[in-house]
Amino acid sequence: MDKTYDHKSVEEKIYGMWAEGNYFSPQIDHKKKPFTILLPPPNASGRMHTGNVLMIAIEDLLVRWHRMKGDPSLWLPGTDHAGTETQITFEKELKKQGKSRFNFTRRELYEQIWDFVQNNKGLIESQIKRMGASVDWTRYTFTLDEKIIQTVHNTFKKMAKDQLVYRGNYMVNYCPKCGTTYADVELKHEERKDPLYYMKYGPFILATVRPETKFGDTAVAVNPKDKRYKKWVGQEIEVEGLNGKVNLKVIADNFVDMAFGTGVVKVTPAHDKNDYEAGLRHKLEVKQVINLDGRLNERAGKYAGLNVAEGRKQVVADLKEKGLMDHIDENYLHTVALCKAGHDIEPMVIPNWFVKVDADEKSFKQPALKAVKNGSVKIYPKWQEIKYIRWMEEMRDWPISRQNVWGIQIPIWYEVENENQFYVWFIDKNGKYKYGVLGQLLKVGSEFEEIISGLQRVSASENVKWVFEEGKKENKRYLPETDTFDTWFSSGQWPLVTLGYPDSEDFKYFYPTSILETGWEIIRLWVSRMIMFGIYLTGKPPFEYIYLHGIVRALDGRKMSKSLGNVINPEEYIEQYGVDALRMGLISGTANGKDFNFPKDKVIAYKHFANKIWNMGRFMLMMQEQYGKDIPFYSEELKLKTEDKQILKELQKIIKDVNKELEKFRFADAADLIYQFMWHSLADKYIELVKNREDKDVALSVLRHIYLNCLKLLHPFMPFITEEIWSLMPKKTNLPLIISSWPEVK
RNA sequence: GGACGGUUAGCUCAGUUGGUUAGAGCGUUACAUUGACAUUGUAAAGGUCACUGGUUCGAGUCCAGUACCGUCCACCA
Repeated sequence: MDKTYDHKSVEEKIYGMWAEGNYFSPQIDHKKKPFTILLPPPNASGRMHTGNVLMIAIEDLLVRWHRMKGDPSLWLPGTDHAGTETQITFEKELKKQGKSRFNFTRRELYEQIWDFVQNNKGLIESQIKRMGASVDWTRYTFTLDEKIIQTVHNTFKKMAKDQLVYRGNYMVNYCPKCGTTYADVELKHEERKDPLYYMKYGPFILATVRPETKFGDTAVAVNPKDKRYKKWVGQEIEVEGLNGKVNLKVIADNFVDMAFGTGVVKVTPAHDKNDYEAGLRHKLEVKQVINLDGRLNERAGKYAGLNVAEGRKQVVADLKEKGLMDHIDENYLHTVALCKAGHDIEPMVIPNWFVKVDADEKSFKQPALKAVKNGSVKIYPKWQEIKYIRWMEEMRDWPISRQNVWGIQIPIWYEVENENQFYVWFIDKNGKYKYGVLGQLLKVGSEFEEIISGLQRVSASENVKWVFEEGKKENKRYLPETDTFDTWFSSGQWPLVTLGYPDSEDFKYFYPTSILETGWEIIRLWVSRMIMFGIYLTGKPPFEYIYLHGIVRALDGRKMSKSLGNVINPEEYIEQYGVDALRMGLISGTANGKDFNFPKDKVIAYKHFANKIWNMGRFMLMMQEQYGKDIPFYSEELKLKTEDKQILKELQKIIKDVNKELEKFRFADAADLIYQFMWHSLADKYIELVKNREDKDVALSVLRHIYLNCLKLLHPFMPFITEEIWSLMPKKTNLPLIISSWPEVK
């Protein structure tokens, strides 16, 4: 053995040995209860970050522990296509080449992104291996695998039959730049200073940050308790505007805050969430003034064609000129919603597919809420439970269509009866980008077949008839739905699709899984949806326990982010300290599922620890050589001294305590127990005694026995070094440590 | 605005149903060291457990309030 432990040479060799031995694939044994855990699929186009290392460390610890205990243990890996995010990344690449998504048909674009992702996927896979993850590669799943697409389509069809999905006009978060809808939970909010305009509005003055939407106003609202405006309620007022006079109704509604501005609000149901809901309550007309491309339309009169920012500037200038602007508060601080790529969100009323989460007769969400409340799904740490419960209680219908190419296409066809109900974007036979109302395009010479083959996107009106593939009739024409599912619609079915729902052997044996281990930040996006889908499709929640680890923050205590420049690259730490030390350091940092700062000190400490146990092994081999004879394997027949009995007893206690802590998800405590015992009891005290013992055979035998047991205990935490030392030590068995038996309590 | 965490040694953090001298790692100081390991050993210094009040025989731990830090959610035009 070398004088110091060299992690670099060991790590690669050992992982190869495990893989070759096929030790990661469980044997299905119907007499035994399996232990199953699914790797939360990393984004296929991304890289592994420090949080992923923690996730892998904890999951590998769990699965290695159970594997050694003899449970058929499955840890199933995979990657997620991450629809919108990946497409945004890819479009940035295109931009560098001077291209955009409008240069390609949807098929071409999909194929290009596919290749782009394939390259990245390899990187992710090699990173997972490097971290020592004992995942079963034979069951590896990618969310765009053919069988997954099938399952997701089937789920959608079943939901359609059960009337749990519907297509409808609804106010959605739309990003004109990305050209797609986002769900509420996907948005970011940013505080910003914007001018607040106080404009003259008939007999009122009202405040708004969005004067450009005034062409879509269909009412003016005040609070019903507001005495100042009581006499106007229910009346119609005449407003002098930029495009002539308009008549608007004055409504009274509680959503109006009397204290804000002047207590009068213009109501624009087409472009504001509150206004939209008020519009529903008061049956107001929805007048869209901003189109899908983010530009003002003909309702804005001479401002048509301007984008929102230009429109606002122009409208403000004209209002001032006409004397319609009372004053402007330049320092108004408010928060705005941004999309994933950081663009401003434009609330829009457009047709979308939705999951009905709480129908009267058959609720999608209620059983999932109940499952946690009644404890059939248990969340650790317990205080995180409230986040889930509150979210489930408040959850509204879930928009699942995304106007992206990269994803699983919604398996719907629209019957083309009235050609004017369709808006299409396509590349024509000469490679030219065209778009417009279908009826118009056909009139000016485009062929229907040509449009289909060069299709980029279809937008059908709300009331167009739709069918599934099998419902198509020969004598009719159809256009496909070009929207894809929200990524979480497919990853929400991860426990089902990975295990081969509905009828594979794997599914029958391994479902429901044992533990879902993930970061708490995706409780709402992912965890809640998995529980809903799991119960909906199988009647059973997909897992019994949820363990939520904290977020690894940067050394300065803030969230890691590129813009702050405080991102910790795990590769550097692996390089310098070894995977084992990094994993162990992170695990001991995450005591209670709370967020924690990257524990650099602990990583260093565990590197020292790795060297310590390495040298303990080295010491034993040296002693053995000097002793000259084979050291007998430990047995109860040995003539033990008090100190031997004592350390043996201590080992028993450690095994017991480690089990106890692991069962309670107290990983850091379990790690510390082993650390303290090996270093301070075994190395500092017992080994020193061994040095002076006359009966070396007994002492060394006891020492080796305890040491080997410690290696077992430590293996789930620090798999590489323990496996390496194990291979060098004389022992009764030839089995690698990974499949050796977990120490027993006698 | 609402909620959830946090505030314990110089630094980063444990402290799981309240119970004897409050722990770890890193750092610091002194000493040691040729049967493994300087990525070492032995020993030591260092804490009115944020603050105020309360419950209790007993509070870092429970309750109420205050201050500050972090995170999430909701958003008012």
